[in-house]
Amino acid sequence: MGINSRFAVAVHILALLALEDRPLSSKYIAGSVNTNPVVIRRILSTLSKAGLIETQLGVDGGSTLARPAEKISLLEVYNVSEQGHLFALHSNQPNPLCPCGRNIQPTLLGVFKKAEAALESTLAEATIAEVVQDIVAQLQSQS
Amino acid sequence: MGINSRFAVAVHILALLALEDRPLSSKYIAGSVNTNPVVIRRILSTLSKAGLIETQLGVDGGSTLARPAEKISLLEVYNVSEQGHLFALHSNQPNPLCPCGRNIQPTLLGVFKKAEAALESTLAEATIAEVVQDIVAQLQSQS
DNA sequence: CAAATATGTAACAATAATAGTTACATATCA
DNA sequence: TGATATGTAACTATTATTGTTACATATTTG
Repeated sequence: MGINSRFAVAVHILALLALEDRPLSSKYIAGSVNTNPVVIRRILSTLSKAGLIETQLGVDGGSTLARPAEKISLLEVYNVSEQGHLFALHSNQPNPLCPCGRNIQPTLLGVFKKAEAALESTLAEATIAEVVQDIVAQLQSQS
Repeated sequence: MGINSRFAVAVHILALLALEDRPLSSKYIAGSVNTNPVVIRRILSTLSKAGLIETQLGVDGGSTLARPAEKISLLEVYNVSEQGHLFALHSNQPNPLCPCGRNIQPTLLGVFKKAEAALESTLAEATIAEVVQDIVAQLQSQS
């Protein structure tokens, strides 16, 4: 499985920044995510380089959204979080002397590309603001 | 990324069985895929349990498609090859005392489910027969 | 200026998944 | 009976992920 939890944590971080609407430190965020602050800082660093957040050093510093949550799509967050591709080709080059081995990879790449595009188009339609709305709706049903 | 090549190899195997249209041994298939026969046998075993191929022991034995290639969708192959989910939630449970931490996971699951469904619907539309057609078309442009 | 607080990143360990390999029990066919 | 196949256990090497400690550097406040 092409699984890692960085995408989930990145969405969590951005939703938390949107909800609290003030600079949050990596230590504070780590308390919500339940992990080590360095894990958070690694993700914050990539979010910052991608222009999704801004960070402020020093006392009472921390990170804030660089843009309104309505303007941050989950596809952007996904692209920052997942490097490489969802699907893998063969780990060794197939046999070039075999008609199938020689031609299977371009065919597979076409299939992979189409499937990934479909996945990404659904992520492009969702935003951090919608994630926050969903969380707020759950909170209201809990009170 | 948590990527594995089993899906690529499974499609390769099934396309090869369709192309050659005779029982192929794991050793022969391994020659085309360029890997160890045991790696192939592990995948053949799951394809067999899923009813996609039939295997014959003994001299001149090997595997054949259990159904015409037109009736084997790539989604079936994908479901056999990839267990678990494409996306992962947090590796530790988020803080239940935080409003965001308490509610982010159901929200994320909704996003993941939608994205995976989109990906899977593209795989449902493609078949092993189409993969074979694509390979044959490439072969013709090579002669 | 000095103390407190943050980030950013290097370095390392623990864990898990993947892929490759050897070995062998079992089944089938000629 | 011998040749050939599968199916699977067991082990290794490699890699990715996550968590952790440590520390240089930047910023704000008193």
